[in-house]
Amino acid sequence: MDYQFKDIEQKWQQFWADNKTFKAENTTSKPKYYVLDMFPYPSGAGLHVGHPLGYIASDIFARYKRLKGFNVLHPMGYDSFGLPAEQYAIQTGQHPSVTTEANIATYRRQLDQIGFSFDWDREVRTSSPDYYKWTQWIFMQLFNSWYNKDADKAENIAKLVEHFENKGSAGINAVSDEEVLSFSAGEWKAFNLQEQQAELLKYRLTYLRESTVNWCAALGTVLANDEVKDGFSERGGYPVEQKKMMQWSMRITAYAQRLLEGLDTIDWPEPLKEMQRNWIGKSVGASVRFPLDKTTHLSQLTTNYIEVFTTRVDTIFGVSFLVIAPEHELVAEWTTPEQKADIDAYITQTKKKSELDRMADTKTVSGAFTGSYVTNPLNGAQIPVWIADYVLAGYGTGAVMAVPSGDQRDYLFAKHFNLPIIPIIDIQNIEVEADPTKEGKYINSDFINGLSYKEATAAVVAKLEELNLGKAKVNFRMRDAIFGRQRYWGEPVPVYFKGGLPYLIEEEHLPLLLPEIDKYLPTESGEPPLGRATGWKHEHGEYELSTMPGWAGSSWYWYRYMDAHNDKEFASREAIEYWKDVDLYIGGSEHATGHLLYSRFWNKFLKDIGKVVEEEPFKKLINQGMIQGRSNFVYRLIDDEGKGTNTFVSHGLIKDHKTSPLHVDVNIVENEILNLNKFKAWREDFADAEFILENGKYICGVEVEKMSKSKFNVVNPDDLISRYGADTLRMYEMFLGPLEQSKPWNTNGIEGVFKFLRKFWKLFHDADFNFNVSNEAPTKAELKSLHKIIQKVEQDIERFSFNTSVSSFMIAVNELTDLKCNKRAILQDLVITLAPYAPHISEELWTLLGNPAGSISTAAYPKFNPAYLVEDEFSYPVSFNGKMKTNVSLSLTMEAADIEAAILANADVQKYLDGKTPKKVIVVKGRIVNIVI
RNA sequence: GCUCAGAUGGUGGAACUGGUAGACACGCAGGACUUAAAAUCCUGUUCCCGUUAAAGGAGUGCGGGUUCGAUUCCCGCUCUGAGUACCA
Repeated sequence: MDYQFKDIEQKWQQFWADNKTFKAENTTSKPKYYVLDMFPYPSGAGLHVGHPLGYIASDIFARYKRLKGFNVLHPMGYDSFGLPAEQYAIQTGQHPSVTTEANIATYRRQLDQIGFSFDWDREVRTSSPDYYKWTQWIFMQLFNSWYNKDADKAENIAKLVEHFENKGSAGINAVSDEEVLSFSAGEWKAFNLQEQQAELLKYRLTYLRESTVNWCAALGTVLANDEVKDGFSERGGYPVEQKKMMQWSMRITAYAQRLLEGLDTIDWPEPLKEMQRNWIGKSVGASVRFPLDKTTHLSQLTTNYIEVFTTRVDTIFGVSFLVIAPEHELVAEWTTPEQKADIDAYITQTKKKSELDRMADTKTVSGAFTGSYVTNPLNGAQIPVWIADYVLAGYGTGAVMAVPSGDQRDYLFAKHFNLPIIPIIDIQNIEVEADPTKEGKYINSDFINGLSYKEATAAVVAKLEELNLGKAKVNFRMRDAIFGRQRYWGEPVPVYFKGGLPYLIEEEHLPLLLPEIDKYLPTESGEPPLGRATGWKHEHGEYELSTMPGWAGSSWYWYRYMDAHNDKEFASREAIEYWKDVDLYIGGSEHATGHLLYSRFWNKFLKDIGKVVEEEPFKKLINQGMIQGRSNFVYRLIDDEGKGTNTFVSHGLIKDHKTSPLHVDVNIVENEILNLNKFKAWREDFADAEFILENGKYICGVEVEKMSKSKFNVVNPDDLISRYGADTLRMYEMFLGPLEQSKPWNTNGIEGVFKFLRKFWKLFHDADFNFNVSNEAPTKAELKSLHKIIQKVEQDIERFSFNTSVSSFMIAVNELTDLKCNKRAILQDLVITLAPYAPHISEELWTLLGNPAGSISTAAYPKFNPAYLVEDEFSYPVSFNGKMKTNVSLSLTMEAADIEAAILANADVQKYLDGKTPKKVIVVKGRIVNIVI
C-alpha cells in the first residue's frame, strides 16, 4: 500500500498512549536528561501553526537523546490561571475553571495529533489545587524568610527574631525596607506583638507595603513592570496609570547581584542575557549627602541634607545645582515661601502630563527652583536646589547632583536656566554640549586636580567616607516585584489579617481553596472579586482578597514535573537530587524579563532554604523564533463615485486601476494564486464576483503581519495534519528555516517534505507497494550515503540546526533511490536517524523490518564510521589567484610533494599557466589548490 | 537616542574553524506517461553577453581594508527587525 499516513499516525499515537512508551523513571542507571518546553496558557483560540514550533524542536531533541542512551524527562502541562478565562467569565458568567477545562481538552487533542513524546503522567496545571497548594507553600517560605547580606542568602525569619531578642537590631546586615527601626534587645522585647510583626514585615522576602503600582482601571488590577508597554497594558492595550496601593511584593532585589552573576554560568543566547542584565541594571557609584546651606532657613525639617546617587563622584567639583524629582518627599518642606507658587505650578503641570507625553517630550527643558541651597560637602560651595521631571522618583534616591559639563541633560538644563557650567577636566570640550570623558586630568577640582579618573574616584570616595557624608554604593534599576492581583482566577494568598497585619495560615490548611463567587467583578466598594465570597475568613481574621500574579505558578513548575503526584512535598528530595535542573529549555524570548527572571529568583531562594540543589534552573536555553502570519490580499475595484464594486483586480494590474485592498482567507490561496470558485463560495456577497486577471490567473498581494483571525491568515495545524500528516508537519516546520529565527508562515513548500516521506516509504517497498527489503550486503556507495546522514543528523541536532538535517535526509533518500537500495542493513539504521523527526512513519517501518513494536524509541543511534566517507580518488579544484579554473583528478595515496608536481604537470593547468612559473602553490588539506601567478 | 540581531537567486534558505557561493526545497519553463486530469518521473533554472555548443564577464545590502584566497575577519555607511527608553 502507498504511504497511508492517517492510519499509521493514529495507530502509533494509540500505541504510545496505551503502552506509556515515554514514561520517564526517577531512578535508572542511565544518565538523566531533562528537556522542557515553556508550558502554554490554554487560550480559547487553540493552537495555530506557530505554537508547536518549539515543541517539535524539543521533541526531536528528546527523542534523539533517548536514542543516545539517556533517561529523558520530557513533560508538558498548562499555565492555566490567567486573565482571558476570567474576562470570559465576566462576560458570560461561565466559571473560569469550566472554560479552562474545555480549552485544555482542545490543546491536548491538538498536541496529541502531532505525536509528541511527552510523559503525560506528569502533567501539571497551575490552577489545580494539588498544584497551587505548593505555590502557596513557597509563598509561605518566602514570607518566613529574610535576606542576610553577610551570609549572602535567605534565612529563616526565626533567626532574625533570635538576633533581635539577643542583640537588638545592631549587627544586622539585611535587605529590607528603607525605614527600619534601631532598637536594643530590651526594646525589642518591650514591643508588643503587633509592633514586632510590623517590624519583621520590613525584612520578609514577601511583604506588604504601600507602593506605587501600575494600575489598569480597565482590567481592574495592578500590573508588573514587564506587563506594561509604553503606558498601556500588554494584554488588551488599556491605559495604565500610577497609583499608590497596599501591595504584596517580592524582594527580588535581594537577589539582584546573584541574578546578574548567574548569567555568566548558563548557556543562554547572549541577547537574552543582555536583556536581563539591562533589566537588573547594575550601576556602580556613590551616594553623597549635600547638607542644607547655612543661608537657607526652613522650618519643620525632617532631614537637613539631600542624598543623591551618582556614578561619577569624580565630577563633584563640577556640581552647579541639585535636581530632585517633583514627587520627591522633601519637595514640600524644602520649598521656600517665596518659591512656593512656582513649585506648585510646576508640580501641577507635570502631574497633568501623561506617561506618554512625558516620554515623547524629552527635548523640552523644564523645572522650578525651590529657593533652597545646599552645600557641596567637599568645597563648601553654595548650590541651588531645583525640581525637574527629568529626574525620576523611582530610581536611586530621586535626586541628582547636576554636573553640566559632564552630563548632557544637566548641560541643557543649565543653559536653559542660566546656571554655571564648570569645566573640570583639562581636555573637556564643552562649547556646544557636555563632554562625559574619563580621560585627561582634573582641573578646578581642589585636592584631585591633576589626578586621573580612577585615582580621583578613589580619593573622593575616601574623603566623603571620612566626612561621613557619602560612600561607595551599587544601585540596581530592578525594582521589587509586585505580587498581588485584584482578580479572581489566580492562587489565593495564604494569609489572613489581624490588627491590620498579615499572618500566614497554618501549613496543614493548605491548599487554601479558591472560593466560589456569584460574579467575577470587583465588589461595589471596589474590593477585588474575592470580597464577594461568603465566609472568606480565618478563625482569627479576614483572608487576603487579592490573588497571586500569573508568574507565581510558572516560577517553579519544572520541579513539579519531577514528582508530579507528591502530596507531602512539592517534589521529593530523591527526585530533585536525581533530575537536578533542566538541561534544555526551549521557549520564546518574550519571557526574558518576566518568567525567566522570576524563575531564576525563586530557584535561588529554594536553593537557599535547602529544597533544591542547583543555583540556576535552566542550564541551556534556546529561543525559538516567532512565526508571523502571512496575509493575502485581493483588490476591489473602486468606481467613479468612490464606491467599492464587486470586481477584483489581480495584484500585477492594480497600478492601472483604483482599488482598495481586502484581506482574503489564506486557505483559499495557493502560491499567491486565488482559487476563484472557493473565493465565490467564501462569502455570500462575493458569489457573483468578477475578476480582472493576468495570464488567466488572479494573483494575490502578500504582507507579513501578526497571525490573527481578523486578518484571515491563521493556519491551523489540524488542517495540515489531515491533508499531509503529522510527520510532514513536523518536518516542514523544521525545514522552514533556523529555529531561532522569526519568520512568516508559508505553507507553499510543504509538498516537498510530503514527497520526501513518500519516497522514503517507497524505499522499503516494490513497485506494487509490497514490503520488500533484501538481506544482501550493502555496497560502498550505499554505506557512504548512510554514514553521511548518520554524521549529519548527529551534528545538526547537537547544534540545533534542524532545518539542514531535513535537507540532508532528502539528499540521502534521493541517493539511495537512485542506487535502488533496499538493503536491510542500510534501511534499519536510516530509519533510526529519521525517527526523532518523523516518529510515526519510522515506527511503522521499524516494525515492518521485524523489530518489536515501540522499540525504536530506545534503539541505539547508529555509530558513525568515517571510513565509509573516504574516497579512493578525488579531484582537486585548482584556482589561479583565487579564481576557480579547473579540476585535477588525483589518487589519495599520493604524497604532498607529488601532488603539487602532478597538479603542475596537468594539461589544463599548463594551459592556464601559459609558460609562466608560478610564484607560489598553496595546497590545503581541504583539497583546495591555489596557484599564485 | 542606546543595546542586540540580521541583509545571499523569483521565494524559503544552505555554505560547521576564511578554501569550488547558491546545497535542499518551493515556484517557473520544457518533456515523458495519459483520451484528459491528478499523481509520478526526467531536463533546465543567479544575472549579463553569446548561443547548436563552447567560451567570457559580474555577483552574497553599499564603500574601503587585511589575505594567495572573504558570504565568513576588520573599519565606515545604508536599510530591516527586536528590546529599551530622561537610570544620574
